[in-house]
Amino acid sequence: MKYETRKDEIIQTSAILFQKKGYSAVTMRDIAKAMGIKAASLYNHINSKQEILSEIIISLAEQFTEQMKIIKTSDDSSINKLKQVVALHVNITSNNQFGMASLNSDWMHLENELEYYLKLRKNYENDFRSIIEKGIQENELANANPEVMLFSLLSTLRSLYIWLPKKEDLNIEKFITELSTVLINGINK
Amino acid sequence: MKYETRKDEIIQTSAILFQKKGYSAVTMRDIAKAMGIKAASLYNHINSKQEILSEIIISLAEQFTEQMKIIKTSDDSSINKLKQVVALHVNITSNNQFGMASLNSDWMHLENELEYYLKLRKNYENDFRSIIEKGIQENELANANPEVMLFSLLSTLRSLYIWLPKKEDLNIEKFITELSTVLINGINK
DNA sequence: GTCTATAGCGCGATAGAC
DNA sequence: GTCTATCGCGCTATAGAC
Repeated sequence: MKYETRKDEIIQTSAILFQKKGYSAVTMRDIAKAMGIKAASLYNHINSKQEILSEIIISLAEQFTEQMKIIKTSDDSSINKLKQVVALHVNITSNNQFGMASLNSDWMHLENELEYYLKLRKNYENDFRSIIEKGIQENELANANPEVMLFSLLSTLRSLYIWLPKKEDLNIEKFITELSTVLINGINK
Repeated sequence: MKYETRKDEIIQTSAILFQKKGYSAVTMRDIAKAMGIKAASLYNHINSKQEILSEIIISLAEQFTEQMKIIKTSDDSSINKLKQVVALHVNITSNNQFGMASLNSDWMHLENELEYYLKLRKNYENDFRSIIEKGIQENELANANPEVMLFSLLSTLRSLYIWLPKKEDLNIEKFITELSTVLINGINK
């Protein structure tokens, strides 16, 4: 079956709608209509609209945190770690294209979980930065501004949710290789 | 003086608020409060909330269109054209950091001007793609997937509005050089 | 578990005094 | 050009029948 529980169906349906118009512009009536029920019925499965957003964002943020922990504690080269980070983003995004829109665009509408989300994000960025800085120190990466590198890589990886859905016939493994090549070696001949 | 007209003040104040919470979550009362007046008074200068969004987004989109036209019709090398595109994004974003948030995140809330905006964006992307494809054909750029290149470059350039404000003491010219280097040559040693 | 009905509130926008 | 007052509507969420 498509959904494990009715709550799960609400969350996934909401993610699709949030991706199109953003959390604030989507109403409980919109969500209910997309499921073929009335808005009041949603409250039998969830406590608030806010809870839906929170479930979407926090579960994704925790997936990134978990996987980054594995990558950073491995003893791979910096380049290989970065390739694993690229694969991490492509894989999570291809499995949660709608939720990733909320993670990237609607996190500021979190209420109770906002601080927790910001902590996870900050830790993730710090781990990412450490990989880059170690790569520069050990002469594996170019001696450029690490903040500019971090910004450039992260911007591209965070935008995957906009772009991946447009390429439906995409070979994921091939794409990870191509993207890693462009991000690491640039576009120059 | 800071603002040319009261309408201009409304638009710039709104852009700051839209950047924080998004168009849908900002109310006319929020905008008025930020200006120290009542919501009803706003309507002496603008016709609707929608008009404010439209003014913010369309004027920026037209700036990109205009400048891209100059870049694409020049007879520079592809690499130099790409460097000019990087400079274009950095310059417009550093002068309009708040408005760029609306351009990137709230364009879907445009009503009358949505089609026009989408046309400008599509043309811009096509021009960008043409520069990349010509660079590959003429052996100036790596023989990689041009769509992946376009996506990677555009994602980074479109995210500048999130990142530039955090680096207030930034030397713009130096940053354009650093960013161009990372985007074109990658991060590899 | 879904429904109808509705409470309580805030929204964009307008009317008209000053 | 700004104000107070308010209209008409849509919002999240709840109560209670079935």
